[in-house]
Amino acid sequence: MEDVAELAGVSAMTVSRVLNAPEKVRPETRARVLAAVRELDYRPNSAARVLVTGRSGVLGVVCFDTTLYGPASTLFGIEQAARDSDYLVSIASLPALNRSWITRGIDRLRSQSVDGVIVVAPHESAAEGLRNLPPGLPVVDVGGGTDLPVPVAAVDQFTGAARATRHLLSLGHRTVWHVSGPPNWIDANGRVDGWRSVLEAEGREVPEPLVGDWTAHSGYEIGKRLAREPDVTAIFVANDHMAMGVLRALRETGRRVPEDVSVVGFDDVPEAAYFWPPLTTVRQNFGEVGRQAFQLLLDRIAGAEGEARRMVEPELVVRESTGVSP
Amino acid sequence: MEDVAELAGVSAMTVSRVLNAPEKVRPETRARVLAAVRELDYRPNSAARVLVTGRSGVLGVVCFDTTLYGPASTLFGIEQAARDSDYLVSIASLPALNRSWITRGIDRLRSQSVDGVIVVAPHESAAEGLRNLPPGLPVVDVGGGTDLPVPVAAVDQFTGAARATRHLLSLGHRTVWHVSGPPNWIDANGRVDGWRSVLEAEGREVPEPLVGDWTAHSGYEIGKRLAREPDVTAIFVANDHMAMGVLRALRETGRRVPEDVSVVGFDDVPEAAYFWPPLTTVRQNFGEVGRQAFQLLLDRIAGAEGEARRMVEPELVVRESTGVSP
DNA sequence: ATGGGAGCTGTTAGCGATACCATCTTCTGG
DNA sequence: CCAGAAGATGGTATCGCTAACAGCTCCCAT
Repeated sequence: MEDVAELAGVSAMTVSRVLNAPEKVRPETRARVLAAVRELDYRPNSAARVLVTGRSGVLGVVCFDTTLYGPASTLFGIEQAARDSDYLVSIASLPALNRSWITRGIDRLRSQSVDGVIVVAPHESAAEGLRNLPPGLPVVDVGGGTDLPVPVAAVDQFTGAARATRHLLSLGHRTVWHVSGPPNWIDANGRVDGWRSVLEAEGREVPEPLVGDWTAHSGYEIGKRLAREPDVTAIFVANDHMAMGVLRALRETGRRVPEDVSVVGFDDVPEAAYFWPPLTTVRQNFGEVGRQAFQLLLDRIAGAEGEARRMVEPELVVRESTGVSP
Repeated sequence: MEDVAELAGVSAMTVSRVLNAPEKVRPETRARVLAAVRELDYRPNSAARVLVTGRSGVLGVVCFDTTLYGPASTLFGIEQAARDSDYLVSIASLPALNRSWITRGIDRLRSQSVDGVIVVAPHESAAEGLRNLPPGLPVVDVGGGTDLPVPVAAVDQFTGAARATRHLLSLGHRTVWHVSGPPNWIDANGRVDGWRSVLEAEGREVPEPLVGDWTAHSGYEIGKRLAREPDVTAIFVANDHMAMGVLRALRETGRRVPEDVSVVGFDDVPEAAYFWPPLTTVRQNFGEVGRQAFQLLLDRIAGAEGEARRMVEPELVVRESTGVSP
């Protein structure tokens, strides 16, 4: 920086100003400095800047399994929003979803002086990890959970599940079975609640949900059990991959979809339209969730206080697994 | 840090040593210092440390679309390896895959003083972006490309494609059609080469590859065309999602898999075993690639020089799409 | 003319850590 | 018992940058 200053015939301070508050420098001086910057290919040292300003331009993301479609898409949305605002994203992935690892993940990021942290860990245990946060560190949660002491951005799982369930009932089914996600996952719980609430409101029987683990494999195993029950005619599955397993189990057992059984999934993964049959599902706009979370974090970094909840509306996408072929 | 030193009755220098070279401090002094550290919940300021040491404990990953299964899995592998070695990962995702954006991504990371960069951009244009690297910045590439001036970790696409093709020929097919990935993607090219080389070695006709874009949609469109050709009896598809589209197109056209047509995919996404029929495919160990890439980068950071190439062997997983049902 | 404000640039003092060298103990062996 | 090495600790300078204030120039209103 000293060299740049010398080459431009100004002081280091002026160089600093050109880079941080260009309007405070006379245009011709600014031009000289910028020329020198280019000439010497000078790049400011962010460590030094962080040291003195306390702000790093880096935000941290704590997440669990970034190979799952949902978290990966959310992360991607966050990253894009961050890029547009000249933020960089550091990620801390967790070997397991529980309070202690989440706390450690946040600590790891904090030790790198991130300006804020977004937690993408849609599990009840995440809530625990968000109770005793280091003061002064802005944190935003993605996915929800009740009574979190931090702002939240999430897809409205309850509404999505309710829409899926109502859609199935509207087709004339007596009731709707549910293949749920693993216990204590926020999303899984929300979908169970939305499904149950519609059935109860309509005075329908509420079958016991069958618990899967998000994988196609678990969907297949559960599907085989459901396929044996002749009165199962409508199934709401908590994600598309499990729905894929369910579809295959039904087919193997000779139950036709949608003629004998209607199936709805959740997520709308890009392949859902090419399942056999194409899957009716609930689309989640993960990119939007990521963007909202980033915006909430920016607000927090800027000093905003208080509760904040950004709910993104999911959308029912009707395909052949709940209707007749076109 | 001053406070910790005072509380422990030592100098700041000793506190620093306790944290960085504990063996150089007498055990009792060390214990006093550590007690003080805990008492005050002291955390070293990484910015200050970076400023003086020049090393940050952060590595950068430049990547394109982290919602694709391959890149997401690789990123995950890198992150896990990094966590085990107390590195943090910063990501710079690119809005488009070309030379200029890759250069910009690397710059963005470099300005944050990362210790090294892993580029996950399996596209020919990535090679361009790796030609004129800033000197002194360790860079490792994932996915390959020819004659890169940096170390590379990758799955051996050629071998994987060759195995898939040989498997299909071994079933008695006259030749094998290929649905490829988009032009200029390294992986896509490698698979085309492996496929073509086996056909040529065996003296078989080499049909023109049909070019897709990795999506199930493109697989479906191409599959419809292939399904109309009666002499198409074996198809090697460059990834599982496109294979899913192909399967559906074949079924819609009344061609049975595997009785009329055999299909092999590539990737072994977790759902592949639940396609209809279950998909024979080539499994890539993305986690291992991530780990190898990280190791290469560590070596480079430690000063290792010269060429380095770590090829990970893919594995053919035979399922019903190329065999009779069990 | 001239006081004073606006606008631009420079000077100085850290930010929080470690490198390097100096100093002070504590051993070890003859 | 002492020289000298080895081990433990401290003092000081410095990494590259910006906050805060000081100083200078120029112009305008009185």
